[in-house]
Amino acid sequence: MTIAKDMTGGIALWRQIADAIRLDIVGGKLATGDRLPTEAALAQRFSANRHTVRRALSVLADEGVVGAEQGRGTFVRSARRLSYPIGKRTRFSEGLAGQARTLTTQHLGSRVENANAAVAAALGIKPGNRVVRIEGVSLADGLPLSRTTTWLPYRRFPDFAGRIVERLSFTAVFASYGIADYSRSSTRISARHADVEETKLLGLRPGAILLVSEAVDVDAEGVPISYALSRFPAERMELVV
Amino acid sequence: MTIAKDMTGGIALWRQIADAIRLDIVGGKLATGDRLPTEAALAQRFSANRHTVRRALSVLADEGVVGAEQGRGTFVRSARRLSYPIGKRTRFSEGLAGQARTLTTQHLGSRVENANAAVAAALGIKPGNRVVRIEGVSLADGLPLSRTTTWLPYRRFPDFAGRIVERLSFTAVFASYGIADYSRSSTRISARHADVEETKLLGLRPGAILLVSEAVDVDAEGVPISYALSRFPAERMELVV
DNA sequence: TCGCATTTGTGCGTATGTATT
DNA sequence: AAATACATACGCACAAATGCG
Repeated sequence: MTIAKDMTGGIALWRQIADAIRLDIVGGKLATGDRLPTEAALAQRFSANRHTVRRALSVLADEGVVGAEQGRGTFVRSARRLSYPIGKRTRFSEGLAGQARTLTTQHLGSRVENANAAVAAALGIKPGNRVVRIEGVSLADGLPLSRTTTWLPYRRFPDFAGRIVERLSFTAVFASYGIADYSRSSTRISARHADVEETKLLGLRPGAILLVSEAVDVDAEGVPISYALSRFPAERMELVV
Repeated sequence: MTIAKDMTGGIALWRQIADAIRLDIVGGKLATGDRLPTEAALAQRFSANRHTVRRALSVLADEGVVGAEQGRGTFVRSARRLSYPIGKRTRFSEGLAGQARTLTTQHLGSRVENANAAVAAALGIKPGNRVVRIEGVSLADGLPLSRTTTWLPYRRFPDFAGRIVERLSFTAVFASYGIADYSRSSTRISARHADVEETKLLGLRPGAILLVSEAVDVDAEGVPISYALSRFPAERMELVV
C-alpha cells in the first residue's frame, strides 16, 4: 500500500496510515497477537515522521485494534472481520451464526411515510403510496455490525412495526403474515463514507468507509415484500456472494 | 447526509461535501442537466463556508460531474454510474455491454511469481507454488472502470501471459487451453481507500473509495483456474448480485 | 437600454490543523 | 518541546456575468 504524502488530497496522512495498518490486520497479513513493526520501521515504510505514525497507532489503539506496550512493542489485539453471505436465501442471523458468540438486533423505531421514487421502484408500487419504515442496528459480541433501514408496503403489512418489536426477526414477522418463504431478488452494492449519524450509531470514527447494500426480497410469487438499505463498516465486514 | 464539521476525523470538509454531492448525483437525486442549489444554499446545508463548498464543487468540476456557469448556476454534467453484475456466470465484457459505447481492456504486464498464502488458498495450491500474475485496467468510453490483478496456476497455464496479449479476453485464452466453460465459485466484496498507484491508474483523486472484489473462477470440474482481485471506483460503479 | 436581484468568481485577513525538522 | 511551512476553514467584501421586468 502506497500513500499520498502531502495533504492535498483532503485526507490526513495519519488517517491514511491508520487505514493501511488496519487493512493489513483485517486483511490477514497480521494475526491476533502479532507484533507490529517498530514505529521507526513504519515511519520508513510510509515515508512519514514517527510522530505521524504514533498518531495513527493511537487511533488504532482507541479502536481496540492494537495495543502499545512500553519497551516491548505494539501488538494486534483483535484481527477478525466477519463475512456476510449474500445469496438467493439470505437470512441475516443465519449467515453470521458461528462467526460471533452473541448476535443481537436493536429496533430503533419505525414510522409510516410516503414512498419516494427509489423505494417505490424497488417495491413495485406508486411513488407516494404508504410504506412502513423500520430502523435498526445489529451487533455481534456487542460491536455494531450493520445499520439497516427497511421499507415495506403498508397495504400488505399495516402492523409490521408492532410485530417486529415483539418477534425481532423479519422471517418470523413475515411468517405471521402467512409468508412461509421468501427470497432475495436483487442486491446492489456500493461504498461511501459514513455520515455523522452512522458514525455515532455504528461506533466508528468520522470518515470511516461503509459498504452499502440495497436488497429487495420477494415472496414465493415474486412480489416484492421489502426493500432494505444496509450499511456495514468496511473495516469490520466483508460481503460474500 | 450529515457531515462532521471539524477536521478531527482526518478527512477534509471539502472532500466530505464533494462526496455527498456526488452521491446525490450518482444516486439519482439530481439528474443530468439539473441545476444544483446555489453555493450559499449548499454552504448552509453543510454548515460550511462558501469557499469550502466552492472547493468541493471545483473538484467535482475537474471530475466532469458538474460545471459552473457564472451568473447562472452550477449544473449536473453527467449522472450515470455503471452496474457490474455478479453471478455464477460472470463475464466482464458481457456484463457491461449496453451500458457504455466502447469497452476496452489494457494489459499492463505480467510475471511469474511464487504464490503467497492468500493466492494459494484461493487457487487450492501450496504456498510458494509458481503462479502467473496478470495486471490490467479496463475502460468504458475512455474512463477507467477497474484495475484487476489476476493469478493463475503456472503449472496449468504456463503461457497464459503470452496468449492474453494477443487475445485480450480471459474467456478466449481459457478456451485455447481447452476450457470451454467456467463459472464463478465465490466473490468476496470489501471497500477501502485507493492508494496512490490505483489513484493514478484509475484517474481518481487521492482518497477515493474503491469497491474491492476477490473472485475465484473454477472449471467445469470445480477446479480453481483463476483468482482475480478487482478494484472499482465506488463513485463510478456499483456491483449487482 | 436601464436598473436590479441573483449567482458565480476573486481577493485578503485570520485562526486552526497537519507534518516535518 | 519548539519552530517552521503548508493546508484547511471561516468571514467579509467586491467584481463579473446572467436574467428579468
